[in-house]
Amino acid sequence: MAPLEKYKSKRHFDKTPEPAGDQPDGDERRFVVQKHDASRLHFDFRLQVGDKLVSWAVPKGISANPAHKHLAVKVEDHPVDYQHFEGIIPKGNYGAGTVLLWDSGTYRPEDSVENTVVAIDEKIRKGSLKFFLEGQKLKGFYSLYRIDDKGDQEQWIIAKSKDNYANASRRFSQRSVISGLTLDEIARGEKSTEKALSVDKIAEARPAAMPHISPMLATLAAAPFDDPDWIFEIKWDGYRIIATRKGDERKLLSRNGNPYDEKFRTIHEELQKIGHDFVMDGEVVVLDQEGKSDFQALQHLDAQSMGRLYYYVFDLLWLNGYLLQDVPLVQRKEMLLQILPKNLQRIRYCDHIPEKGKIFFKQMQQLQLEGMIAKRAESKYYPGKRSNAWLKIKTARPQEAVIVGYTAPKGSRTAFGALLLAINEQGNLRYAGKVGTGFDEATLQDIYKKLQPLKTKEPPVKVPAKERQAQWVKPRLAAEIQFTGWTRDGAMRHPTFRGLRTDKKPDEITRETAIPVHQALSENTQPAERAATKQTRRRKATHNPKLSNPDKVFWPDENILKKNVYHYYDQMAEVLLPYLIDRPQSLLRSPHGVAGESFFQKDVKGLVPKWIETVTVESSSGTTEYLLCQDKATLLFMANWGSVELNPWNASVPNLDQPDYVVFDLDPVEISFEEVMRVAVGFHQLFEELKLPFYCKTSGSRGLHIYLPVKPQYTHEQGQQFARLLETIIHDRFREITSFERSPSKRKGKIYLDYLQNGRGKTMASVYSLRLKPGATVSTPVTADELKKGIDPSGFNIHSMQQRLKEVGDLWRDMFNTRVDIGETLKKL
DNA sequence: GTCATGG
DNA sequence: CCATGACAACGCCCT
DNA sequence: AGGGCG
Repeated sequence: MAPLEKYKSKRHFDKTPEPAGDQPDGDERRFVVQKHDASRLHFDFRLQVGDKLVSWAVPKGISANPAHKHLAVKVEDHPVDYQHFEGIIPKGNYGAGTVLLWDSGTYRPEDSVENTVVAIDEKIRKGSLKFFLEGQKLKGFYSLYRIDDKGDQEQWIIAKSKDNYANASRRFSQRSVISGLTLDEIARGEKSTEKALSVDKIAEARPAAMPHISPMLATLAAAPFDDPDWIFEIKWDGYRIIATRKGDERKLLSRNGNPYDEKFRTIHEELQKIGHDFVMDGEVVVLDQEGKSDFQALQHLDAQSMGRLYYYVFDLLWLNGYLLQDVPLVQRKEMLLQILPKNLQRIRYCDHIPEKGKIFFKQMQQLQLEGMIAKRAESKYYPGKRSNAWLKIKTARPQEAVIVGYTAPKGSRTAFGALLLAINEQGNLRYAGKVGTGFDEATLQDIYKKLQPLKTKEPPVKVPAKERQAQWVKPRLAAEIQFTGWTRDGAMRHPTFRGLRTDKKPDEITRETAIPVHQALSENTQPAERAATKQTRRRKATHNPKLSNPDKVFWPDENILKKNVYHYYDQMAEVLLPYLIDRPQSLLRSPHGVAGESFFQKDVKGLVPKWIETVTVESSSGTTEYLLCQDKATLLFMANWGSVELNPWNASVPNLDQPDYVVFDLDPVEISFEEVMRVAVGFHQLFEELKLPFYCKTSGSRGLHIYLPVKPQYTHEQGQQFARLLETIIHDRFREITSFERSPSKRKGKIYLDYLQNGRGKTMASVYSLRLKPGATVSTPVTADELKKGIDPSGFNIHSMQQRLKEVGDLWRDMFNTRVDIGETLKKL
């Protein structure tokens, strides 16, 4: 078949705007992804091989996540000039629908030796190739391999390879890379304009006047780390600048809100090229020949250094009337990248790499850059706050210090010998040593001049005796000092002067101490929230377990869905958690609801996210890692796992060998619930005699459970014997309707008193647990009075529990305040 | 329900 | 991509 | 040892 014959045969070029493919496009290795809203929405992935675009239809599109293996159906080759096509294929034509140019760029095969048309064709014929994409969205190695060449349609898989560009959480913009439009906008016939970015479609964006924003700050962290939830940027050493534009008005503001429009006029001018209203955040730097930021040159800007002045922007906080503070960071950066025109000279996008902080940090060290900034990929922007969502990790450790004096110069040195330094500690200035190196002549003079008006007689800080001769100055000027560590008396070791910090107030100069990285990684409260919850030491659960298959039917007869279970536990968490916390959970999972099969799962080793607490327990068959349900998020995680019924141990950590309640399980077989209540009232009577508290709940079915909270001082064996003893008394009083017979067939018409439910690792359905029974019943606390009056246990269910709680509250709330001493009770018998 | 695997 | 299958407890009593 | 039971 002649080249492109199949392509041409399917099309009428007088009726479709698609190119006819008569103009070969040179020898480049281009690739393109077109999003095509045809009869089925899909993506077309095309690689240029010679004078054709070898093409695959990829229903799910192309991911940055190596775990995603997406089907790619090989389709006919397209002409090279098709790579520029974006528009509408009219109805009635082949592939009718809207085409959006989703990504484009160049690629190179894995091994450059094989980088010939013939070699690539050969690999495609053989059904396997790997290549590196350099697109506007897609980056890194991808592999494409055939899995099935039977039938007329070849089935291939396209998958991201594991490399530094792999990213499980990366979400790509769905806008065109040439027009900035969405599929809908193209379909409506909109033309590419600068207004194309429809910020109003983003859920977290909200309309707002242009805000005044002070920069969000980063916390110093001790060491680099790898984490898929984080991204990493170069830490630039310059001035933190907020840039704004509204109509014709453009501003550059320092962190203290001072204007820098004049000083950085080249940048200020260039803001005009960005055709939007915006507030963006970034760092102004002067780059030296090696591309490193040169702080001193930034301070003494001259014509020469002006040419090396750049503004690295890394955040977008407001755009065209919408506040973006709450939009996830990576999305803000994506938008930032979109609004920056390609022809900027002075303003540059500060790119990041995902996940691989350690490698990135090594590169920072090799390049002798100051360090890196780690940011939580999904974090919000907190203006003016120092947050653990942003961390700075430094290769060396610069420290700012306040100048409090200087010593006289010696020999040929002019101006001064050394600067005396101080740092704020707990609100007071404290002497921090002196620095005598790192100045060039101009800086020496400049600082000297600036210090003259600040001269004072009294030293602003207490200093060692040997520095008494120094000239003191008022603590107004801040300097950046590089040093290697702290001496025992709080001075900097091997200090070098790196520049004045006119952008910082002396009050802000404090000793920076790195927080341990694990603290930041486990930190899940935001600054604002943290202030509110400072008192309560219990960890706040901000993890939000996803609910998968929300509409799966769990109770077909009642049409109760999985999401109803999830919602029930969401609502019940507060009252339920005290009965679950610290207790190993035997998970009874029922992913297919009441009709499907359930299975127990105790060991969750490696199966649950790391924020879920577990406890490792020795058992006969080795060691088992039990889940602990310590917070609402874990409860919801369990719900999503199909743990409809909750089965906590009768003991809690750390006393897993000592039960903290004894259970009396009244399990009826073919006997009326009235009789069960009668026996339970019998227990109530007995407990009154023994001065024991009475906590009873429905089982969720036809049984009742009586719990006796005990001091965790006795073994499971002793707990079980104790239960048996009391049940024997009941058995004597209700001989004709109770039984110790284990086999159900032999206890028909009786209530089984199951003391064996007391034991190590034994569980019962928790109070307030849903049960997989008709009507989605709930194991519900009841009072002795209710038992005497008579109740219908089926009335306690997923629908009625909120109302029940409103009416009677949590009847068991005092349970753990009334722990009984088994030994003392035995003496009464 | 999740994970791994194969077509 | 989709389909399919594997996998997911344990202690104790009784015979 | 294996099945039943919760």
